[in-house]
Amino acid sequence: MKKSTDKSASGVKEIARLAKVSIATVDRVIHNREGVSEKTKSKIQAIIQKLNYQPNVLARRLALASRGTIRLAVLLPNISGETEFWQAPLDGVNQAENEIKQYGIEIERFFFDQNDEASFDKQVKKIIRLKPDGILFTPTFPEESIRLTEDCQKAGIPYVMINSDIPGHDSMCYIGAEIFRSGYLAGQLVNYCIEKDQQVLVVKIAREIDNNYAILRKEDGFRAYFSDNNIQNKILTLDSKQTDYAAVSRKLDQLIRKEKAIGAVFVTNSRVSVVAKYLQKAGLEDILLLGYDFTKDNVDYLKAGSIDFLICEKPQEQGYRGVMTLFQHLVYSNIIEKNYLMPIDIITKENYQFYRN
Amino acid sequence: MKKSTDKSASGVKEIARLAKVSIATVDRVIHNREGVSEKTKSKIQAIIQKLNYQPNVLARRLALASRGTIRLAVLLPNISGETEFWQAPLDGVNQAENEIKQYGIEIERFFFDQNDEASFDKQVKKIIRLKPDGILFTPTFPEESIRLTEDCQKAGIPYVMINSDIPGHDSMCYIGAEIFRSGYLAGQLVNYCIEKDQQVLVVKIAREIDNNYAILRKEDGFRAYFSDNNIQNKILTLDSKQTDYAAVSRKLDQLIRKEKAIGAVFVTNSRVSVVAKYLQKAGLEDILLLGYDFTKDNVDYLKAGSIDFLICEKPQEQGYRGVMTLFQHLVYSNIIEKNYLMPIDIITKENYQFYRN
DNA sequence: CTGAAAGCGCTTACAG
DNA sequence: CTGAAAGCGCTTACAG
Repeated sequence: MKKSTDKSASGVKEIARLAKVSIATVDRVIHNREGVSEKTKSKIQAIIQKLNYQPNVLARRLALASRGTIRLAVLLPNISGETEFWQAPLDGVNQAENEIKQYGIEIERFFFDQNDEASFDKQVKKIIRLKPDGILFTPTFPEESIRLTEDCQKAGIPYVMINSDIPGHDSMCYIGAEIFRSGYLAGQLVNYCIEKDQQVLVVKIAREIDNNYAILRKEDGFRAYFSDNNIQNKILTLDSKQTDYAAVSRKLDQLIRKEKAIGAVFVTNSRVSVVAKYLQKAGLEDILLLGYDFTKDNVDYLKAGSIDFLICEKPQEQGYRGVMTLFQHLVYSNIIEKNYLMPIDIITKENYQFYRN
Repeated sequence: MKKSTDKSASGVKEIARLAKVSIATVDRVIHNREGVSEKTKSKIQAIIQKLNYQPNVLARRLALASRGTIRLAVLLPNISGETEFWQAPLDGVNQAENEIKQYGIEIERFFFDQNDEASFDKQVKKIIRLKPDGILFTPTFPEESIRLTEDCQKAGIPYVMINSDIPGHDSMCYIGAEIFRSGYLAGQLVNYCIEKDQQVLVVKIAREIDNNYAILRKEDGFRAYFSDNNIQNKILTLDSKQTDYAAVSRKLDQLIRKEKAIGAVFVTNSRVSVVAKYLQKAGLEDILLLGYDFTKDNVDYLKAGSIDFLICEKPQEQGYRGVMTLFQHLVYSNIIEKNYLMPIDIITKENYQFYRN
């Protein structure tokens, strides 16, 4: 390794030397702090310009690291069998924490029950009381979520939402996919794979379908693809507020006996494995099946061939990126991008092995 | 922000205090350096264990930063109209450089002509003479590449290969896709979209087809999908060593007049836009067309609907990750993973807007 | 075999 | 409005 030669040619020290001031004054100018005469200020600024000075991030962090701790709050659904999906964003949060905990960041995690609005509310209250320096959450319940964002605004606490945003609400930052478009993409895939005379079935499985914005938007997108492109296949719907296999399979069985020529089934969330199980048992694996998320169950059925396509929006990266966004905003005053739209990935039996969530 | 309370509870200073030695001695033990008595050594090690000491990466880098410069060499094809693809890995290299140049990393770039083995050789010689601390390259010409890796091995210079690896050669590190599998995936997509009685056409466009391992492997993978799954569609081949539109379109026109019922065309590299142009002009857009890489031309035809699927392996990330791998190895002695297999992404008209290379 | 000291580039509390 | 000094946690050249 060659020795570097231009040691003196940069840094606050050099700027101070050239401006004939102390480094403290240079620091004041760099950070736009009060109490520097216009004259010295502009002299220093000129030198900074000329040297194209870039602060050494390392040194800055090191100097700040031990001053105080930045505390972030993370609010996500708890992870049970049915909501294994949420493990991925949490993994992303953990990964980010590992990378930045050296810099004095502490993350406190809060969990709520997706089927229980009150539990969300309760956790929100806890977080407000904690007064964290930043908040990462997913707005499963819009009303409470809006209230939370308003509280944040008032208290000047930055927040980031992941996985879905709040419809019609102007939020500070959303990291996730454009869910309407992901439904639209599903429409395209189905259209590639079915015959003109076949029917298409949209299945929605969730305790609270009507309040679940994401599920509804995906169906909208899906249907929009068909109408925008003048595709004539008939689209049927099946809703199930019971999410267990017994209930879902009963309903599916009824419908499929009645309707002939169903060419494709689109499940609007990660419950697609339940439908896969049914189709497999019923020997209906010719039917094209697609749905959401890279969960273990889903991938198993993908491997087995019952699921054809999984649409996936990098949930782990969402969690990771959400924490990092807050971190960089709080530590380096980086501006928070309003929307960071994740790619909408298509996973099949032949590329799942290489997928990174 | 709350003040951290356990300032003294970690760090070399604390270890030194507990062991009743100086921090220099602690440092010696941490880095396994000579010249510490067994007794002090084990005492210090015990304390490190007990405290679960993790060195502060920031401070370490800062202390080392200005000592010396690490020089990396990057060898990639030059970027012309036909090889616009290579802009992406280069962008990744630039991005990485921006992130780490603060830490005293210098990157020197070398370019060769993909159609000229001698130019590759010449640049390799230049690099060897330079004696860099690490090398990133793509092994377009296997023989010269093997020689390069052997030179590196002898000189103890770590290297990383991106985009494709050297067939049958045990290399230090490959960052890229498993190209056989990407051809296999193309086979799956085609099979979803064509009818039983249609034919499939594989098009290979490159100056040096027979020496181009990647192109051949993709076709192998594609054909393997059909034979593994007992799919009977006939597969035709069209090779063109002339890569310009006039030549390719002439050949395509001849073949397509002769053969009926071609349902899909698979182009084994980024030249798919040339085929798209022909199909568009000939009014043959019903034919399913798929190929490789997220280049401007390709995306334009994807938007227009002439290309149906693009397979893409994050070339920018390959360049980025390649540099970062060398950096982390050289600075933190991180072990280099032998293979980092990139995801194989499927891009369509409906998700390209969100894709990140 | 061991330690005291200077330095990496920045930030901040304090003094004036 | 400005500066001298101490400190972040680590590394290294030097002295003993």
